[in-house]
Amino acid sequence: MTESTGEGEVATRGLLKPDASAYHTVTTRAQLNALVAALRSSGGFAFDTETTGIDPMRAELVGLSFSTGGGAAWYVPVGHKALAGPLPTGEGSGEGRAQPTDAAHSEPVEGRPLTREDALASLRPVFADATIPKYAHNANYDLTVLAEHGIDISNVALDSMIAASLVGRRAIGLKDLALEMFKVEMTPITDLIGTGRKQITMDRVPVEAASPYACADADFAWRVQDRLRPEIDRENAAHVLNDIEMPLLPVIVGMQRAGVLINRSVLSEMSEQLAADIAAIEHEASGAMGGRELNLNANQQIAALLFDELGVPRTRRTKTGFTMDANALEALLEKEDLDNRAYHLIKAILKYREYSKLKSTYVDTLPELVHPRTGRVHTSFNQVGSATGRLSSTNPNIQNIPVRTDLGKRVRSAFMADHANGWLLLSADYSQIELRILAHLSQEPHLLEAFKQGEDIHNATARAMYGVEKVTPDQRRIAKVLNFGVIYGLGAHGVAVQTDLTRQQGQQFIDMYFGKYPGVRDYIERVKSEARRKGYAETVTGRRRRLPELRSPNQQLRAAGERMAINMPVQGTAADVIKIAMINIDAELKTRRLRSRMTIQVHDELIFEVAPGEMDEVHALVTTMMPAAMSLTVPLNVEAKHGRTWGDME
DNA sequence: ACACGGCGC
DNA sequence: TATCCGCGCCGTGTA
Repeated sequence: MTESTGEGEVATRGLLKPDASAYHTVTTRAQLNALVAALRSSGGFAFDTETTGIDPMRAELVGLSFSTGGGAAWYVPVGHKALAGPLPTGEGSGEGRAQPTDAAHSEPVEGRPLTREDALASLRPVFADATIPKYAHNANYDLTVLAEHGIDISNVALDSMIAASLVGRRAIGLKDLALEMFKVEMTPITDLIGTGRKQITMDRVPVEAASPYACADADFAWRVQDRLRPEIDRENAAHVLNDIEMPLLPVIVGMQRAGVLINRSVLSEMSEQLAADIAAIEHEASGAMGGRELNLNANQQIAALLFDELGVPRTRRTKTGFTMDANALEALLEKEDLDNRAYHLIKAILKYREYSKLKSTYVDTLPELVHPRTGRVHTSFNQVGSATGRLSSTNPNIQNIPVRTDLGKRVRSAFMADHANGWLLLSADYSQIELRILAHLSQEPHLLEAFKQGEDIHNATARAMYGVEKVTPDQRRIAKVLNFGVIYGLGAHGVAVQTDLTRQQGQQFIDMYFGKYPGVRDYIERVKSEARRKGYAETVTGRRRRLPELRSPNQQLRAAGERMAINMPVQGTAADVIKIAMINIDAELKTRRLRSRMTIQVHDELIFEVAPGEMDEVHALVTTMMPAAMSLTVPLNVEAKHGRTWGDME
């Protein structure tokens, strides 16, 4: 037995296993009543769900587990498929939701068997009770599943996955944390459901096997959150956790569940057109090379063709060869003595990439993600995905839908409001939020003044840098590169690449920039040294990002760390601002009993689906509450537009 | 699994 | 000596 073994753990091979002796399966009314009473008097409980899949919008609920601490846990099976004989079902519980036979349980059954509806009906008020704090690991998943099964949850006080990421832990899975904190090796789910083609769903796992697994999840969800509390205090993470991330969690769940309507006919039309265009481009490329079969996706092959056969000058190196990215290829097109075949091949590759990227990533994929029941696309927002505090989005990534090209805008126009029923989309975005935050953080007088006067910031920067009243488009362009470059920890080379200037000229512009904006220069130096001293960079709200690389002996690693240190407070504070706005707006929409709902967040932009007749009120509410989310020394400005689709708004 | 290229902010 | 600006996700090819 290891020293650290507490109650509820048994030793095996140096590591520990959860001790199932305090785990219970709830199969009778009496046991359920006892569980509900225990949860009510607990002062807080951890819970977890077992389901049939990883997509919470499509997963079927199989069971729920609970723990109130002390190593005790309960499993309430509500959706295991019968393994033997016909079984009772609850009214409306439908097919395949029967309970297992009594023989499947290790505990004696008293009274009539519980149905799913019995169980959920008893648990519903406990989940809804805002006076009882709840704990879960990755609560986004469980909240979504349970909401889809008619159970709303109030007062999720701590999500141990979110908390673990806020305190700077790298491994934030429940099983990782159990191992690191308690030296307990939890059973992987694949021990129950298998892997690959033979994998089964949890509803096919016998209750007696699922129960200890599920109980361990709840048990350790409780223990881990308990162990995280001192870390949260030590890392000063309580404010961000309690006042931003936890209140945001149900808002995000609401957005995911709301989803967004997709106009499939726009996409299928585009798909056919793109297929024809792509075939034509492939034909052209092949024709330029004397009818040879080419795979325009295979950069290695194309590179060999261009550089070795056609004598095209080699481009910038990558780890594995020479870059074939669009920037480099476009530069090659400018070469005087470029082989004619190479010219046509490069042209074809660039077009091919644009079209095939659009087709495979968006046009053909989005319709596959439409939910069969809701008819909408339900993206997942990851609250702990990024190092700076930004949200990320998957399935689909709704935060990188094209916007610049005409074809990209057509993809956006496939995202629409339910306008057949009078709904509209409203989009509101913070203008120049990161530069405003830079102004606030640096207190650079010229930047502050420009924003207070409501000036075009890139114009203002160009005027300051060049000492002119009238700014040329080229001067503004360079000022813009520098303004954004500062946020990313710019270097002379980066500026040169972006502006087609030489490195020397790039450095001159940087010197000019810092000469006019000494407050920014001082701020950057301050952030770097402070982050190095403390070991982390932080936002206005105290959100931290650990940066051990700032003390690395490796100059390159250190420089990369410095760029992260510069970027984190700016990008992270912007993330804080919009998260606070989301929480406040969601609450206000509910208070006013509006039907309109937030559906999408794209870093500095919020999109709402607005109910018939609510546009004026929601517009006013959003454009008031977004700027008010955080009080800075510069005003936050929000621009809003609306329309039937995301691609067609004014 | 990894590298690359490419889309967003 | 070459350096190549932050944060993401995804599809493809190459192992």
